[in-house]
Amino acid sequence: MTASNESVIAALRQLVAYTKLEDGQSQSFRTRAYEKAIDAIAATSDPVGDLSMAELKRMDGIGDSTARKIVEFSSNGSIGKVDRLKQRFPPTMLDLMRIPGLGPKTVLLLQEELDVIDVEGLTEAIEKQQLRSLPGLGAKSEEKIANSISLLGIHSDETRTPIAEAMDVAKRVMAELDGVKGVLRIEYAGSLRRLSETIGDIDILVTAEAGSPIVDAFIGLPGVTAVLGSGGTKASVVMDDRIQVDLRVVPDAAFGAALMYFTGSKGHNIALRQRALDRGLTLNEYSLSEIDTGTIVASNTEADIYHRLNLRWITPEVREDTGEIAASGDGTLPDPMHVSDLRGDLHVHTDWSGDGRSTLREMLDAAVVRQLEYIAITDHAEDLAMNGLSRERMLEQRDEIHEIRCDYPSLALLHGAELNIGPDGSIDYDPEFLTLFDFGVASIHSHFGLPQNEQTDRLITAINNPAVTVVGHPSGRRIGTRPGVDFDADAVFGAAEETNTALEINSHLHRLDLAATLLRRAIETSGVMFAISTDAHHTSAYSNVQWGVAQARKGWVPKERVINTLDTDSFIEWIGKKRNS
DNA sequence: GCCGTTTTCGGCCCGACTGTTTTCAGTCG
Repeated sequence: MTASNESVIAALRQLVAYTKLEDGQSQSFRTRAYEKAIDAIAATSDPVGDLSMAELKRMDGIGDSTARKIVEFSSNGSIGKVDRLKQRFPPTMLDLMRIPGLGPKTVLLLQEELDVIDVEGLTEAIEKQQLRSLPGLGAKSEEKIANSISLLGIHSDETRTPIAEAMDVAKRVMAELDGVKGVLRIEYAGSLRRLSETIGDIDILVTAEAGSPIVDAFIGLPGVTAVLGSGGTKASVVMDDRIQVDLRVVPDAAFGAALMYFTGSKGHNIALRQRALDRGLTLNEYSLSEIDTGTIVASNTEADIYHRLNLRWITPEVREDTGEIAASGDGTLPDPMHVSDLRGDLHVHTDWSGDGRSTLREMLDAAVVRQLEYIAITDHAEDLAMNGLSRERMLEQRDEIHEIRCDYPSLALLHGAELNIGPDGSIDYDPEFLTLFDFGVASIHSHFGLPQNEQTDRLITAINNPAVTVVGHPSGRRIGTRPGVDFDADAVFGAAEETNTALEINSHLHRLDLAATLLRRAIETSGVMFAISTDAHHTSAYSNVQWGVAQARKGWVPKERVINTLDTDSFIEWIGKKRNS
């Protein structure tokens, strides 16, 4: 049993926390090196627990020492250095470090001076007013730390918020700030703008002539349950007792620089700032400027700043410091896809499905508004309990689609189905009935817990079925609530490529399936094609396509690898390659 | 601890806010 990437990352996070205590500082070069290694592992789909020392060291940011620790963890289930540090620093001291405002220096001070090593001890010490006797701390610190203890739950690693929920909060905050006098521009930034799957804090950027009025309005917004800090240009609050929202206000002329700074990632920013220094420039959240003279050379737009650093604008989704800067510099970063590149939608439900909410005509009318050239209606097939369509109902729907077709001359209308992949890879209906469909998307809706070899066989069996043109939301994950099925990605990519079967990039923020790491792996190691689909159950869900396209960008997917960027004739030809083979 | 068109040592991004300081240390992003 080898260690999963998640468990390796968790172990390295522990290593970081203990090393901060050992070093007595929050940002030693060692801890930064470990954190860089964590980022590298998070960005790869390689199972690092299976890699050799040499293979690990080939990864950017992993050197001899960290590679050895990963191998050690993979074989022993623990890292010796962590075990040793645990003797010196009880694990409860890590809980103290999670309290907002408490860093390694203060936590060490608490241990040395007051023998405080856990949250209970700290609470007692505060009640006895012992903290104010320590150097650098006073009555106000005591009060602040007491308040912070109540926020502990919001800052633990387990409470990252799924992107769909965080996006809702961000949109709400932005809508409310939009009405505040003096606000010029508002944008969300941070990991939300990078389309991370889960979000720690929501970052909101506002431009305005004066910061204070905006900050005041922000900390008074409905739903704000705690104010963590506020100054003239920035503030942090907790919304709905649940998620931290950070606001930053800058002058409008600094919008581009601020958006870059606030979008991150940290690693991307550090790399860019280094690149600036190499060119005699310095980059901060206000501008890119000359070191010698202070003259501003770019600040207004992100593109201006990238250009002055001899880079093409880099789409936010790929700013993870995983090679995007070098790729932008040498022109190998794919051109970012746009919603307008898509000509068709290949996964659309209607109210014929039990869970569909809009009628066929409503979905088609809205598709025309989207200026789509082709669409596949793919209601649930019969094996899906409650929501699936029987053969009789499918034939009725086929008739309706046939009748309605002439009302939509601009739209090539395909009658498809969302087929269910059974535990053995079989799908609904029978081969003869399946030939009645113009199109088939097959998805996993059950049996999520099978072992990897069975999931892999199951997917490949479905991929080999001539009725299956696209595999829908291939992993079946629901971000934050259900992990995807465990499958051998390379084997599935290979089978799909060989049979001209596309893999879906599902646009729902709850799904974003396939994951970006797998997309990037697929692009680099196979020729498999993708379909960006909305899986819309209502006309309003068509707008989710923006997230599917953003997910493709995050996975470095060029539009040449997406079948629904093809024009209608080329698309029909492409799907015919499998159906007619 | 990592890394290398100033390579095997000597560097390593930048600024806001807070509380405790009379000029700065700690924390955070």
